[in-house]
Amino acid sequence: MARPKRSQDSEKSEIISIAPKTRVRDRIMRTATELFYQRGIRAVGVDTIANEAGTNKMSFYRSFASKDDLVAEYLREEERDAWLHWDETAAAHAGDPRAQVEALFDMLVTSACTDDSRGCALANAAVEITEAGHPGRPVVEKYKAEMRRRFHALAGEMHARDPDALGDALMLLWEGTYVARLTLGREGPAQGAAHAARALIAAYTS
Amino acid sequence: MARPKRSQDSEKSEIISIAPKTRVRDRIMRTATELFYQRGIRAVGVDTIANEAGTNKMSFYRSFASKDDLVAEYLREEERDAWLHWDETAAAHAGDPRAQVEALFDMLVTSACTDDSRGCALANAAVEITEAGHPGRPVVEKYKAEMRRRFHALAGEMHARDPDALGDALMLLWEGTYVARLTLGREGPAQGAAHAARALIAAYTS
DNA sequence: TTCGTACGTTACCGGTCAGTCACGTTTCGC
DNA sequence: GCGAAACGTGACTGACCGGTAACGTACGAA
Repeated sequence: MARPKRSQDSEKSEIISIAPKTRVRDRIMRTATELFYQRGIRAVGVDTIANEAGTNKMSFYRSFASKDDLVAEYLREEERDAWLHWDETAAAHAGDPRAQVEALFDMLVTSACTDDSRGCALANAAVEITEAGHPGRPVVEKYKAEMRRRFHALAGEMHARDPDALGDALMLLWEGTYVARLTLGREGPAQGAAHAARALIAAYTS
Repeated sequence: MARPKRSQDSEKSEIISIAPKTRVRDRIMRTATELFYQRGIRAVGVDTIANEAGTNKMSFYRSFASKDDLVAEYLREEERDAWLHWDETAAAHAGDPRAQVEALFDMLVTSACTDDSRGCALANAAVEITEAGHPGRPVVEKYKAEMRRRFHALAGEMHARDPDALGDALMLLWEGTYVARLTLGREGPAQGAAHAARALIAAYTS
């Protein structure tokens, strides 16, 4: 009753609003992904996410049971994206594990050294989420365990002297690249990750 | 007037209370150090810190201008401690840069693989602190820049083929070790950091 | 003894947090 | 055209956030 309510042409969508017809849940997911990554999980409230997505808190809670649930979903999506890029990169050098790893590290440097990169979303979540029963924790753990498995496998296919040692070393390099991007910026040590990876591979494959 | 106030024998100090005579500021610093590191900076409020330190919020604000100030002070202290351990370790192998780096990585693995380790306090802060003007940010940046400088210098003293490349690679390894400890635990890739560092050094010193 | 400093206590401020209720409106498949 | 699902809105809860005001007390140095 209060307001006349100017029917449909709701000029909402605070930011860019690519597609105003998308489902609320999708808009929230995209907004949350952006906000969680850039500002941090704890730093962003559900109210902010809802408003920035052009909706409100009540509609938020119709799509997600809780903020923790959204966080877990956000991490699962980041994981899917990560493996998608990984597999895509690896597929370009099928049968050549060494070239695969080199390409993966090239991709890592490229993605870690963009203007708006803030490191690995999953690793950052591991820093922020300290509560014992948080649904996002197992997502991070499984992701990183799978990454280690893949590096071990790749090192094995390369016939490295000590596959697990090389795999672990590459993983340390990988993780370090993201955090170095965070602390020392684009021009920092992160730039040399691919170079270091090649040196490491050479050192471990006689 | 309200309560009779049972004079001095205040049986406070919730936790262990090592020395009840220490200054409030010191108690707060120690409590904050523990809490910030274990639970995260954003996850811990000043009220919690004050109570856990056996005092209250008002006394907290008599020692610190703001929470952000305490955070910055916490980071400065962590930095001092880090360089203390670094210098101590390096001093044991003065004149032998290679042995120094190896000893530093041994120390890293030891400290990163304790039960209660939660990675690098400064790097974690870089993840949590996203506000532009936060007084803790420059502390982290300067610390990591100095660490990079030291690795470059060490690599130079080792007469590496490409000192900056080796220094950066070692730094990536260093940072990766801490985050790997966080995500994959004590038995994860972090264990092999010292081994990987040796391989990297060998690869870069002809 | 006096005086300043350090500290404890209670109550409060405005704001934000996650989460909910009740009700009205739009949109879409059938 | 109709019903149901999807969505918008405003008001609300209780807890917590960082930070402050006012007042009272313990204690050490002079």
